[in-house]
Amino acid sequence: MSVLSILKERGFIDATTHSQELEAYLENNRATCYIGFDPTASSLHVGSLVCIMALAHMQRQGHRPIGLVGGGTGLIGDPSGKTELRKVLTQNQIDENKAGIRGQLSRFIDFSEDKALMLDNAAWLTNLEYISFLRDIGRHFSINKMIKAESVKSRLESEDGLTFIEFNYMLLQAYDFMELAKTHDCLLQMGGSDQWGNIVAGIDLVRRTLGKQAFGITFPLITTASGIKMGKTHKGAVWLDPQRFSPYEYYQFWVNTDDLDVTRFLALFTFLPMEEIELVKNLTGVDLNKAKAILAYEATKIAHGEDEALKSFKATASMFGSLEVPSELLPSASIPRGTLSCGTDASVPTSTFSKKDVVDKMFVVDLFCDAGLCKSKSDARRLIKQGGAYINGERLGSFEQVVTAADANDCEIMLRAGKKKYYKIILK
RNA sequence: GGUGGGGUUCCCGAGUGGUCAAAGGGAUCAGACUGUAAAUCUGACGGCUCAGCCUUCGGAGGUUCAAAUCCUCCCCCCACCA
Repeated sequence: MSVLSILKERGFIDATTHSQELEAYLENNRATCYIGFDPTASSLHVGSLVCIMALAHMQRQGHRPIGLVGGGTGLIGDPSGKTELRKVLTQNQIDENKAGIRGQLSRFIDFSEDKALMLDNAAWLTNLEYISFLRDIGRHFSINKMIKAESVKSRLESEDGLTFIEFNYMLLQAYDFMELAKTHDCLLQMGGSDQWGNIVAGIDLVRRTLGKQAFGITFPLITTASGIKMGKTHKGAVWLDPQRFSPYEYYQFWVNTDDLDVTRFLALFTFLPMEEIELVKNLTGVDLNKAKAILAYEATKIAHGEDEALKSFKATASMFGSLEVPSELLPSASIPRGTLSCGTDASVPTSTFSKKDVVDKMFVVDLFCDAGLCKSKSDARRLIKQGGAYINGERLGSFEQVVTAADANDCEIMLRAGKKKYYKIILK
């Protein structure tokens, strides 16, 4: 089965250019393909996961992916879908972010022995000279065409307008593609559907300057069934960096997938075979939760490793009650089956406090704040007043109480805010 | 450069001297219902030593018993014209 069919079948493809030729090209070549990543943060988030998984599929089918970090373009900012000019990053920040991103990508992609590359477009963009750039590259671009690109058009029509620096983004991205085509024989660029205009511009430039046929694939913007862009939680973006977003939280994020998204997400965000995923479509109600557990387990395994996935699975069982995953459901998944002997809550966010500072001294309100479950005392008071605060499973009635010795049984206090947020306090 | 219109609490967006911590919507949070789902309903949604007090309406001053609302200067954005 060709990569293209695999990607198509799993829901990755929004559009491709030259579908016949592309199919043939991927069939007969060890292709090199690239996707650009913004170095605006030191971590990628699930918003980039579709791109990452696509690169991983490419590699699994014997092609060579390039992760291009936009150290150069990051200084400019892509106008697509953005309302604001990107803030300027220093080279230091970019270098740091680049290292972080590379580390994360290597969990999904094997960078050893030329199986994949990690490049930074700063290498060729920052030394460009304006006049020669205009003469050699700018000449190939028609303003008439550019202003018809959706990314530009929407901004021209918007209140905020579009600055010249952003208008140039397309040229730079096209230049990247040309550069990679020249130096790494990379003839396929992929990206989110908002990248269509930029990708097509690159393909044009490659043809005009190198006389080569290049290709493009775009991925759909992944929204949840309720229509929101996927990957937002109460904590903001869902990061792949375990420091910013723990594997347990990551697991929880996936467990909370909307019913209607489960099969789609299994196809996109796990490597489980499609024949097995198809069968999940028949599940409803509680049974579907088991498929969600598998989705969470597999996604966590891919991003953070099997150990973390297992820990999160067990912690979840101890918090929310254990869940028996039948052996015939998605058999390729490595999630534990049958009844689990005992759950441990080892992955629940935890911090340690000094016992003498807490017992008979600290107000419960402060404890909830210090644990990070509430962002201010007012917030904590509100939570308690509304009946959403629990200590060791018991709902708090008043926010004026102090933590007692009885709360601190075994030197552990389990805090809970609302239905899903747990936090463990260990007293020493 | 000229003229006109703007900058309001996370976002959109009302508000033109007191009744404004500021309408409405969205997002978010909690409760009920559930399946750690969705939808729905209810409530909350600046901070604090919380029936009170303090800090917010681009920034700095000023007028007034009283300002998001009036005046002055400054910063930023938009539209049209040049």
